[in-house]
Amino acid sequence: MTLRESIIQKLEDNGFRITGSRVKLVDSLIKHEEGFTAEELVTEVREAGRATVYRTIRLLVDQGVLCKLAMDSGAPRYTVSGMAHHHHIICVHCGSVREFRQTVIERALKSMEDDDGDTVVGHRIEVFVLCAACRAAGAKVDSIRAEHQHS
Amino acid sequence: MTLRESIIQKLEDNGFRITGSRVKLVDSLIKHEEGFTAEELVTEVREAGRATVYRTIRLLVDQGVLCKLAMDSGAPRYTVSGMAHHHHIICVHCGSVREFRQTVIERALKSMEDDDGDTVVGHRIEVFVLCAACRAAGAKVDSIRAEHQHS
DNA sequence: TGTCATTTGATACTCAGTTTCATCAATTGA
DNA sequence: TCAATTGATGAAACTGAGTATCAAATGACA
Repeated sequence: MTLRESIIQKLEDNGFRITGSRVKLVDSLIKHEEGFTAEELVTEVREAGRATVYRTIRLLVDQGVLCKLAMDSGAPRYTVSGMAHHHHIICVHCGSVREFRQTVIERALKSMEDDDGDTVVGHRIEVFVLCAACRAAGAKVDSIRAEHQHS
Repeated sequence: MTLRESIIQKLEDNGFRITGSRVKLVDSLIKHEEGFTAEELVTEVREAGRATVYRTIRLLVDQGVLCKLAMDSGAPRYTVSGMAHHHHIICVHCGSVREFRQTVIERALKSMEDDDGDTVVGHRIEVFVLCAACRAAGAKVDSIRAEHQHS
């Protein structure tokens, strides 16, 4: 079963209708290997209206198909979530997003549980990089490091 | 030197004027132990206009005094950053924010560097909790866990 | 105290996303 | 097979958060 099929299957299984707009949107977003913004989809999928694009994205996030990623500034990016639990590597220059998983970190975070009366319900890890492609294209790390306190 | 004094000092040292609005805003935001939103400050500090509040927050983020925290939904929260490098524990119920630091995790993330041609410039870790206060007030974990894929 | 660059704030604007509601389409059931 | 029902759509108006503009005010320093 392809990714496309499995997404459509999931919607069908959960009682949502498979409409033309939804199929067009799924077709478009699975092409975005490195994530996309809502407005990118609005522009790309002219067959679907603004409201439908936003509604469909929300639906897919709710269904666990998409992963919403709030950026420090600008609109959030969405990625098709391959792994059930994962984190993100984000290029600070082009905004592209990749998934990763690091069991050492998972274990360390687990060990924090109940340290001071709070109940841990989850966590999120984002690693900011200058991706190989951007570096090759001449982007320099220094100007970026300054505006990213995350270091 | 108090926190208030050190913030004002920093602005002065960097050539910014110490105006009535800025002092009022600093006075207000240092009271928010658990973070605040821009609109909260707009409401609280009637002596300063909307634009000034937003400008001052941006200035303080630039100066490293405040830490901007993009939320999954809704406006970002700001915290006075005590430690130079730290991460956040966020209550998914009330939105309050606390800082933490975990050297094990730092080390694990450092070891990821240069795994696949990307240059790591920073990272961010957020731990989502139901804080002790909210749990005591009767908030239940289960309803929250569902909507937070972060687990 | 005067000078003047910096800061302010009212207002208008932009941008991202949501609501509304009339219309349309997919499913149900007779 | 054909209504009836319910869910989905989209144009447009709206909301909320934040920014730009620009004349007026003000803090720093001579």
